[in-house]
Amino acid sequence: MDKQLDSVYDPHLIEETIYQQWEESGNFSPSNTGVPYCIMIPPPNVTGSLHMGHAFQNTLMDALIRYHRMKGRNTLWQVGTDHAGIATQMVVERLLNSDGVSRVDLGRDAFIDKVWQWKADSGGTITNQLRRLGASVDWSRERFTMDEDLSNAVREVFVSLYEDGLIYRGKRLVNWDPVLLTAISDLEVNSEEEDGHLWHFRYPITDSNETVVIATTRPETMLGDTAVAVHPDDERYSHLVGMTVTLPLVNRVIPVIADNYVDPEFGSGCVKITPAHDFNDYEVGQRHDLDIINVMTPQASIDLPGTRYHEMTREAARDAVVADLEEMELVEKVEPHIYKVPRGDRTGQIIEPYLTDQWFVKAKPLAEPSIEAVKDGTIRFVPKNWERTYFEWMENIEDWCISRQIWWGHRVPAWYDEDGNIFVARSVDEAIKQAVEFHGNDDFQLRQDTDVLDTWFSSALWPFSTLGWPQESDAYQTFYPTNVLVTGFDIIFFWVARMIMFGLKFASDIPFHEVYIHGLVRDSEGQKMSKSKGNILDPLDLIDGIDLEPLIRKRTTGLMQPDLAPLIETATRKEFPHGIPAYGTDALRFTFARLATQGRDIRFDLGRIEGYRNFCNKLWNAARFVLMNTKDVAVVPINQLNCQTAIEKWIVSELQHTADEIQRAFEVYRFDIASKYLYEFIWNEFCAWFIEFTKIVMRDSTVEEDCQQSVRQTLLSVLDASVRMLHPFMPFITEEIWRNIVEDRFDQSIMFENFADDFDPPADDAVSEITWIKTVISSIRNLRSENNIKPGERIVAMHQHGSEQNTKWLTDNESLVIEIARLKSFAPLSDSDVSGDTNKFVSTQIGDFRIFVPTGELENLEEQLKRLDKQMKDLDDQIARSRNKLNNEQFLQKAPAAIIEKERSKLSESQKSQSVLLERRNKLVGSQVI
RNA sequence: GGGCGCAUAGCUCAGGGGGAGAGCACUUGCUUGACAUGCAAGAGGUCCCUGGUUCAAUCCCAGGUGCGCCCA
Repeated sequence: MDKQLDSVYDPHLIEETIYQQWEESGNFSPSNTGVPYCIMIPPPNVTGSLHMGHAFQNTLMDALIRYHRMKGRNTLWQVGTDHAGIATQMVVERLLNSDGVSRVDLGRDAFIDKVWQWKADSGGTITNQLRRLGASVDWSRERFTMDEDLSNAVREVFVSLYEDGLIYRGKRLVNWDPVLLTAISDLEVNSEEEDGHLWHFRYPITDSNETVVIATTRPETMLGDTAVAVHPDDERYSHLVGMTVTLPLVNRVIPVIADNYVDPEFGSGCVKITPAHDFNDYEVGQRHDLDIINVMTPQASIDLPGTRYHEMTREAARDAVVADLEEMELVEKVEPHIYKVPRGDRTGQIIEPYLTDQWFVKAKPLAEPSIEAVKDGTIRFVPKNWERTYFEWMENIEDWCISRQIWWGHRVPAWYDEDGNIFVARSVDEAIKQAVEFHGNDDFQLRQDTDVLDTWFSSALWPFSTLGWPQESDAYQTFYPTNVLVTGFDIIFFWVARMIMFGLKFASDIPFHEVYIHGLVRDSEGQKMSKSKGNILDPLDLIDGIDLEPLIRKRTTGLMQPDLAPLIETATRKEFPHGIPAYGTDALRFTFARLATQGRDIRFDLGRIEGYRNFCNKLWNAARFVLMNTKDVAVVPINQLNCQTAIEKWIVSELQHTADEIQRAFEVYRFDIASKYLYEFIWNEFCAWFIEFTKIVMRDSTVEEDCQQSVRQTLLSVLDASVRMLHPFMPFITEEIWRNIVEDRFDQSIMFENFADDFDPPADDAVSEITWIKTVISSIRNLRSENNIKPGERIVAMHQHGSEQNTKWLTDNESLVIEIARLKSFAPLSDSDVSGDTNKFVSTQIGDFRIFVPTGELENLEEQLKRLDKQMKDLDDQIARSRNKLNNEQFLQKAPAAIIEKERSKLSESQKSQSVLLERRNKLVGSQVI
C-alpha cells in the first residue's frame, strides 16, 4: 500500500477531489454500450438551494444510476433546472426593490434581462450542491427550461394543442393572487382552517316587512350578491322562492332561488350568492343564469365607484359593511367560526376567486389515455397504492389554467389584432402570415399576449424536451421512454400526471416505465421542515458540520414572522447544543438509503446519521487492516477465488447471499433493505468475524504458506467486492478504498466495475461449520461474561458429547476458538471428569454438545439465580406450547409435516436446555450451601 | 362529505400465517496489535382493542379506538 490510511476516516480529505476527477474525466456521460437506462432529474428550482428532500431524492436516483452503470447499462442521468416563473420573479423583484427600483419602472424586457443576469450570477447554487452530494449526472447535457430548444418545444406543444382544440382562452373564475397579480392553478392554493366568524345578516324581502337571515363568512362580498339561495326541500323557506330581496347597502333587487347546493343544516340554511367571488356561487349562478357582478380590483380592494366602500381594502370593507348593517339593525348575530382560508403557496396571501380571461388546457381528453396507461400496467407506480391517488385526481380532472400574469417564463405564443382576433403561432412571422390570410391585407397591428405559461407546462415536457424533441435526436431515440421517475407524492398531480399526458400526446409514448414515489423528509419530531418553523436542516451542514451560533443565525434570519426567532433559537439550542458535527456525504447518503422505507414520512434524526458515520469509519478501518495485511496480494473477482479454508468459503458464501439480496432489493426500489444487508454483512460478518478469523490464521506459523496466501487473497477480494456493492450508496469512501487496493487503480474508477461477481456458492458445509464455530465462541463468551471471568483471562474450557462432525469441525478450527474465546485449551472431557468436581464448572449446550468453563468468583448469586429462573420459566412456557400443539389431533392432521417436525425438535431442544439449566441452578444453590 | 395511510422495544422504524427483529438509547465489563466513530455480554414488547377465518393470527378479514395526510 502506497498511501497510509488515517485511523479516523475524514471525508473532507477525499470527497471534493474525487468528485472533480469524476466530472473532469467525463465519467458521467452515457457509455454508449449496453441497454439504455435513463432517469430524468426532477428539475430543481433555479432559485433554490438544496434541501433535505432534494438530498434524499437525489441520493436514491444516484444509487439507481450507479447501480445500473455498474451492471453495464448505457446510463444517462439527465440533469437541469427549472425556471420557476413566480418564485424566480419574486426573488429578482425583491432584489430590485431593495435598490429602490420596481419591476414596472424597469419595464418588461429590461426586467427579463435582469433575471437572466441573476441566473448567470447565482443560479448555479443548487447544481453545485448536487456535486457535493456526489450526484453522477451528465453535466454535459445540463438543460434549463428556458433554454432555446426547450422553449421551442413549449411553443410547439402549445400551438399543436391549440390546433387540436385542446387549448382555449376563456373568461373564468380563477384563483387570483392579489399580491402577485396573477392567476395561479388550484394546485398552488393551500386551504387551511383558520379562526373566523359566521355573520348572520337579515336581508329584507322586497315590498314586505319580512326579512330572511343569511349566513356568511365573507361579509364584504355581499356587495356583489346577485341572489339568495335556499335548499329546494327546505320548508322553512319554500314560500320565499321566486320572491325577491332588496340587498342592503347597495339596494339591488335580487331573486330568492332554490338550489341543491345549499346545505339546510349550515348557518340559517339560507345563503347569499356572489357568482363573481366564489367558486360554488359561480356554479349556482351558471345554473340560474344570474348576473355576475365583480366588486373587486385585482389588488382585492373594493371597486364600486360612488359608494363609500370604493377603494377600501377587502379587510376594511368587511368592517365597514358589518358596521353599516349593524347601524341598520340588520345583523342577527355573529358566531366564532372555523373556516378554510385559501392561501397562495408562494405569497401566503388569501387568494380571491376572480373573473379574468385566461388560457386553459382541456384536460379530459389528455387524461383518458393517461389513466389507461397506468390501468393496463404500462406505467407502474411503486409503491402501488399511489395509483389510487393518481386515478382519483385524473378521473376528476379539471381544465388546467396555464396562463400567468407575470413576466418571467415562456410567453404565450398568441397574437391579437386590434379587433381581438387571436392568432396562435410558432413565431411572430407565422402569426403575421395567419393574420394576412385572415384579413386579406396587411393593414393590421399585432400584439403578443402578455401572459406567460405556468412553469409546470414546460416541466411537463421535460422527459422529451431535454432529449431533443421535437427533433428525432439520438438521445431521444435511445433514452425515451425513460426507465423510472423518482419523486415525492406531493407532485403527483403537478408533474407526474402532466408528464404522462404530454408524453403520450407528443412523444407518442409514456415518459417512464415506473414511478417510484418516496416519502417526505421531516424533522425528528415528524414535523415538516420549513423556514417558518425554523426546523430546516441544510444537507451541506450535515456533510460539513456547523457550529451552534451560525446554525441559529441561519434559522432565524429572513423569517416571514421575525417574532418567532426567540422560540426557534431556544428549540435549536436544545436540539443541537453543540451544533452539528461533520458527518460527510457518504454517511448522509447511507442514512437516506436506510430511511427509504415505503412510508410517507421519513423522520430524520441525528442519531441515525451518527451511526452511519461510524459505519464509514468502521469500513475505513477494516480497509486499513486489510491493506496492511495484503501487500503483494492480487485481488480477483470473487468467482475466481480458490478458497482453501472453511472461513473463506463461509465468507464468500455470505457475500454472495448478500449480493443476491441487494440486487433483489434494487429491482423493487427497496433501498432500505439493500443498505441494511450491506451494513449487516460488512459490520457483523466481515468485520466482526471474518477479519478476526483471518488474524488468527495469519498469525499462526503452523498454517501452510499457500493457505495463508489464500486467506489473504480472499480477505482482499471480499473487501473489494464489498466496496463495489456499497458504491451506489457511498461513492466516495468506496472509490478511495478501491483505488488503494491496487496501486495502478489510482487513475481509474470503481464506478465502472462490476457490481457483483455473481456465482452459485458451492454446496459446501463450510457455512454450517463456521456458523457452528461462531456459536461455540459466543457460548463461551456468554459463560465468561455471566460468571464474571475477566475478558483478558485465559481459561481452560472443556467440551463433551460432541458428534463426530462437531469434533472434526473443532479440530479443524481449534485455534480460532481458542484465540477468540481467550482459552488456554479446549479439550474433550469424559462424564467422570465432570461428575467428579461439578461445582467448579458452569456449562452450556449447543444441541448435544456441552461446553464447560471453570467458574470464576460467584458474585451476585441472587441475580444469577433470578436470571436462571427467568430462562427456565421461558422454557417452561415454550415446552407447554409445543406440547399443546403436538397433542392436538387437528394440528397433526392438517399442519405440514415440516412444521410438525420442527415443533418436535423444538420441544426436544427446549427439554434438553431445561435440564442443563436445572443442573446449573442446582449447582449454584449447592455452592451457596457450602 | 369522499379517499388514502399508520398503530410492533424507551425513541425511530423493518418484518411476516407456524420459534418477535434492527439502529439509537439503556445496563454491565473491557485501551483484546483496523477501529473507544471501538470490543464483548445483557436487559427491554399484551405486535392498539373486539370479534371472525384457520390445526395455527402480531400478520388475513370485519368492526371499533386513536393519530396523520390528500381531495371537496
